[in-house]
Parts: sequence; C-alpha cells; structure tokens
Amino acid sequence: MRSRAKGVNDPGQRVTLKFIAEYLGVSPTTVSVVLTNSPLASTIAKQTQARIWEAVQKFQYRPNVFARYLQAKRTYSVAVLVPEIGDEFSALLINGIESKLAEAKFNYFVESHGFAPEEIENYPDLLMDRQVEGMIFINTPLKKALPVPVVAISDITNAPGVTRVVIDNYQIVLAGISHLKSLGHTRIAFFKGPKHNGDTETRWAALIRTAAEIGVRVTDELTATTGSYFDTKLSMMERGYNAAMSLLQRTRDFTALLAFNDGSAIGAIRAIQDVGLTIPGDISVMGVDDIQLAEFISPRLTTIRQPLKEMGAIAASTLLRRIHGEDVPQETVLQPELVIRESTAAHFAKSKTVSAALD
Amino acid sequence: MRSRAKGVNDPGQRVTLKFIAEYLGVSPTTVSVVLTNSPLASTIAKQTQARIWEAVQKFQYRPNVFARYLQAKRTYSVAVLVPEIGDEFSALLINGIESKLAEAKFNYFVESHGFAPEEIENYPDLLMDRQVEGMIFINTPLKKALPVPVVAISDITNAPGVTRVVIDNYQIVLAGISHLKSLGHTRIAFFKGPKHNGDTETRWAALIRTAAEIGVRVTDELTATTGSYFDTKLSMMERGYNAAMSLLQRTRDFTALLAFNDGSAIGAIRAIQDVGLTIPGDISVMGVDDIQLAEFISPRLTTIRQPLKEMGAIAASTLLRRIHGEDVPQETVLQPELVIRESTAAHFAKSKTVSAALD
DNA sequence: ACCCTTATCTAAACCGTTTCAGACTTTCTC
DNA sequence: GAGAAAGTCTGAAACGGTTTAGATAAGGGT
Repeated sequence: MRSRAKGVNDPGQRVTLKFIAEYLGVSPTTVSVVLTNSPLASTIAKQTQARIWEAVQKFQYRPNVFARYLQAKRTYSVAVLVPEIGDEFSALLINGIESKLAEAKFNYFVESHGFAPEEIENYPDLLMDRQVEGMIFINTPLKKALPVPVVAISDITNAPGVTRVVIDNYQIVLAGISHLKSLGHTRIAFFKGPKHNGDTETRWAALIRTAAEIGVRVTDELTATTGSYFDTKLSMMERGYNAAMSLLQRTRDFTALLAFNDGSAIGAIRAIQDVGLTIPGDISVMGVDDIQLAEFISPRLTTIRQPLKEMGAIAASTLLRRIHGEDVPQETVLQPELVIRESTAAHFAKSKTVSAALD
Repeated sequence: MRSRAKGVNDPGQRVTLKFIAEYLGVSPTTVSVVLTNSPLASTIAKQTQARIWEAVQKFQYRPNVFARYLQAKRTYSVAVLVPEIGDEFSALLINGIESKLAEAKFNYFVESHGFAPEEIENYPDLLMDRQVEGMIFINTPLKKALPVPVVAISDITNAPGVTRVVIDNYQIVLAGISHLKSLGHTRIAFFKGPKHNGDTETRWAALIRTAAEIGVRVTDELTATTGSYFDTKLSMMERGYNAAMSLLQRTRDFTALLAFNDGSAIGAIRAIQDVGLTIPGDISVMGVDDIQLAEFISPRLTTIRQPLKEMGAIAASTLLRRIHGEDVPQETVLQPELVIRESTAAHFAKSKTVSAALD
C-alpha cells in the first residue's frame, strides 16, 4: 500500500516552514517568529523554541529566500558590472569588493559587457529584475538614473546619484613625471588611455597640467593613444603594443615612456624590445596600477601603485552604507604610491658628447 | 486635499501585475496569461492583449522574478565557485562560462573561497539558499552531494553526480616532453602542481608514464613542487618563483624546465634570470595554458595551450543541459595544443667538447 | 425558444514566508 | 472568586505572481 499522502514520511515533501509547523503541531506563525528571532519570540515558551530548533536541525530546514523577499523586499544581493573579467585590474577590484560583501552576507552577480552597446543598455534592467539592492560600475557606462544606489570605480557613468571611488590621478601623474625627470629624462612619451576608460580624461588633464608645472613638454608627436571606441576587444597589452609600435615608427627621439597602466606598459615593453631597443638602457618605461605581474616581468616594472583591492573594498562598503541609508561622501579619493623597480634608469643627456667634452 | 489613495496616480505605488490589471479593469489572471504567453493567451481577444501590452509599456511594468519563482521554482541562476578570481586561468574560464549563460538568459553568482575551509563548507548551502539551479566548481572541493547538477573544471570535488570538463593531461605532457626532447634536452626539470589543484595528480601521473615511454628520466632531484595545502595565499607566479629557486639551489644540472602552468613558468623565469642564467640559452622553459601574457613576456613563452574559454563554455552548456534534464557525457575531454615561442631552444649536449672534437 | 458552441474573461487557490491583531489559558492580586 | 495581568500561541491577510476550473455572454442551428 503506497502512501500518496504528503507528510512527514514523504520523501518528495519539501521542507518548508509550514511543514515544520505541521510536524510539531504548532502554527507557522510560531515557527516563523522563533526562527526570525522577531521581538515576539520572547513570548514563546523556551521549550517550544527548543522543539522548533530541534526540528529545524532534524529536517535541515532552510528558509526560502525568495518567499522571504516577498515580504521583506530585501535580497541581500548586488551587481558588479565590468567590461571584461579577465584582467588583473578588474580582478583585484572584484577581490576587494567580494571581501566586504561576504562580510555583510551579501551575494553579488557579475556581468561583463565587453562594451557591447546592447548589453550595456539591458544589463541594468535585467539586474533590477533580480532585485539587486545596489550596483557597482567599473569602467561601465550608465545613461539613466537607477532606483538603487550606484557606486562607480573608474567612472564613465553619466547619471545622477552615482557615488565615486577614484584614484588621485594628479598624484599619479606627478609621481610618474617627477620620477622620470629626476632621472634626467626630458623627452618623455605618453600613452593616453582608451576612450571608454574612466581614468583616461582626468589622467590626461592632470598630465597636461603637471607637465606644464614641472616643465616637461607634451607634444602630439610623443603621445600615443591606446584605443578608441571601436576596438573594444583588445586587451590592454595589445593596446600598449600597438600604441608603442605606432609611436616608434613615428619617432625614436624619446628616452622614457609613461604608459597608461601596467597592461599597456607590458605591451609597450614587448614592442620596444621587438624593435631592438633595450629597457631601461634605451628607454625607461613606467606603468600605473602595480599589478602582481609587474615584479615578475623582465625588467621588473617601475610603476605607480593604485590600491585596487582597497578601492574595491571601499566601493563595496560605500555601497552597503548607501543601501542602509547612511550618508556617504559623494567621492572618495585614494592616493597612489610610486614603486621603483628596474624598468626606469637614469638618462645622461648626450652622455658621450658630454664625457668627451670633459676629457 | 492630499490623496492617500493608492492608485494610478500615486507615485509610491509599485507597478505590479495587479496594478496593471486594475488600471485596465481586467483581472490579474488575464494580464498574467497574456504576459507569459501561456496557451490560454490565444483565447484572449486581440484587442485586450494590445491594451495590456500598451499598459505594460506605459508603466514600464516588469514581472517580479521572486514572486514568479514561488510558483515556477525556477531562478535561472547558477553559481560559479573558484579559489580566486584574480588569475587569467579562472578569468578565461569564467569568460567562457558567462558567454554561454548569457545566451540562455541565466545569471550567475561568483564565489571565491581562497581555500578557507569554512567558506568551502558553507558556500554550497548559501548558494542553495539562493536557489541556484546548478553550480560550476573550478578547482574547488566539494564533500557532499548537492540537490542540483554540478559540473567541475579541474576537478577536486569528491561527490557523486559531478560531471567533468577536463583537459587531456596525457597529451599535454606528451607535447611538452616531446618538444623538449626533440630539441635535444635530456635533463629536464619538472614542476608538480599544488596539492589543491585538480590537474596536479593526473598531470603528474601522465608525466611519469610519458617520461618512461619516451625515455626521459624523472628524478626527485629535478622535480619541484609548487605548493602544499598550507600556502594557499600564494599566486602561481610566486609558487613558480619559489619552486625554481629551491630547485636551482639544489642543482643546476638541467637544461629545460616543464612548469606546471604559465603562471609558475613566469615565476620560474624570473628566478632563473635572478640567479644570472638566461632563457633559453641556459635553460629552456615551458608553461601550460597559454594565457595572453605568454606572448608578451621576454622571452615569449613556449607553452601548451588549454582552450580555457572553450572549456568554460562547454562547462556552462553542459550544466544547462543537465538543468534541462538532458543526458550528458560524464566527462568531456579537451585536447591541448603546443605553441612554440621563444623560451625553448635546442640544446647541444656538451657542445663545446663536441665541436672541439670535430676540429 | 432551446441547446450547443465559441469566444472571452475571472474567482480562488496556491507558492513560502512574515506580521498584525487578537484569543485562550494560567496565574496573580486583593 | 472576580477581574487583571501574564504568558503562550494562532488565524488571516499580505507579498506578487501563476494556474486550474469555471463563469458569462454572444452567436448558431433547428
């Protein structure tokens, strides 16, 4: 006699709150009150509470997050939007983000859009459908206001109410140019970032300004750009390679290169070596970011460190605070740090002539 | 006279299905039927359908995924578990996974556990709480059976019902050793992978077997291990660096190194260069994976390519098929491909003596 | 006029949980 | 021993949808 009854012994029976209640012969209300530790819980007999917890243990009951949401309207999840999940830049940021979210028991969805216009257009809505409570935009455009808090890193959003976590690009450029100048470099080449990167414009503006202040010339001839809107599929290393190659074809009358970031610096190093020049012998190269790789390549890369993991962590906690309705600064500015390694060296202007003259 | 009525004109009013129904003066049922395009939809007057869609447009109505779930028990989301989100290995896999999931309109949660035992223990449950419909485990342990389909890449799960997507480690090792042997190398050093990597054991077993078949000796002296259970915080580059350093301290009587992967190869290259040897002049180095970086470092890295993005894509579509109840092969084996670059070169045994003898 | 279709729409139950507003027992209190 | 006060528990509605089983009205045939 097979039992079709849906009950305690039915293996197909889902373990729901109602099931636990029936099993114990109490009302769902009681179980709910105890499990959520609501204020009412104190009015439930200790013994009943114990029985409830015991049953929860026994049946491995876990509350259904989706059903809960319906009442509470909380999902404890956020979204992280990023162009590509592959590079160390994004990876470190996501690392930092995750650490803070995990602490707060938040989960997160990752979406990478590869700059496909359609994805960029749709993702915010798709994620709102998932009822995320906030979003973090990394190098990702946003055209309209969203009904949840948004935090941007390397900001290219264009919407009201976005909180930003940014690096002090002025200090980055200052550290870079000062370092090179102190090594005796005067003819310095520069990479400008890709159009769709949130640091490109501020960094470039800072560069123009700083160069003028310090007395270093920025010429069209010695600047190369690492990408337009139309080549969104290239990695930063490829961009750096291409940029350096086009620069080297145009002129070799420079002794140092300040790249846009470590990725493009690594690409540039490859290009410079490919045309038969040495680093730092012929050309000093600097990056920005200080990804792990920087100290493994040859020569080890001199760079300006962005605290990426920290930026990710700050972005996440800022978002959490906004979700909890707290006030947060509209912008948090982080400071970079110069890390000198082997890819930059002193340049002695016309050294042979000079030493000959000294003879 | 302020209206507290909750209605069409109340800005605080959520746009729900019921709201749309009331606005149009039809029942929620009708709206639902039309919107879900259920079989019943054909029995609804064309004109009514049009009015419904119009209202949906007008109010920007979007069905609530969570409410829907309650009936349908579908969430269209899966989870991806990974040790760390930072390295190119995971990143490429995730890339592939995402591409397939996006096609199927699935979202995914990422969880990185950094091999913290507690996280590894808890994450499956936390993710089940989120009602994910399946999980992909990348280099991540799993002790118990889960109620949803699981696919593993670089498998270290130990649970029933796990489908695997693996690389043919025998072919990897064969390609590697053959290449080195054909270049004249006989004293070859090997890296063994970290204990908590799913390819470590099969790759090593394949190596022992292949070496014997080809006639290459594998000695304890010439093997170095890239990590134990206890140093889970190190990156593969650091592991490779350390392994190579301890190897070089022990002996320099080898002319080639087959690393465990590109990351450890890059670390090894750094170490070898640091002790003043050249690559491939003194020692040829090979990696495995073919991450992007491999063709940017100096010297460009000879490696054995794993189709990582493809593996991710296959893992994702396998998971989707299992979710849809289809039969899938228990294991999918992918083939590697040798990519020869600059870090390996011919070795002429005792070349000086030989050429002297030929004089 | 009656029954049968056909076309169109809906009431009500349900999914798993929370919460509001009591209800029912006991135990005090005087 | 009656009313108040605790102490303990529960019914029912609500959250935002889907689904099952009809209901209603209009048109068609005889």
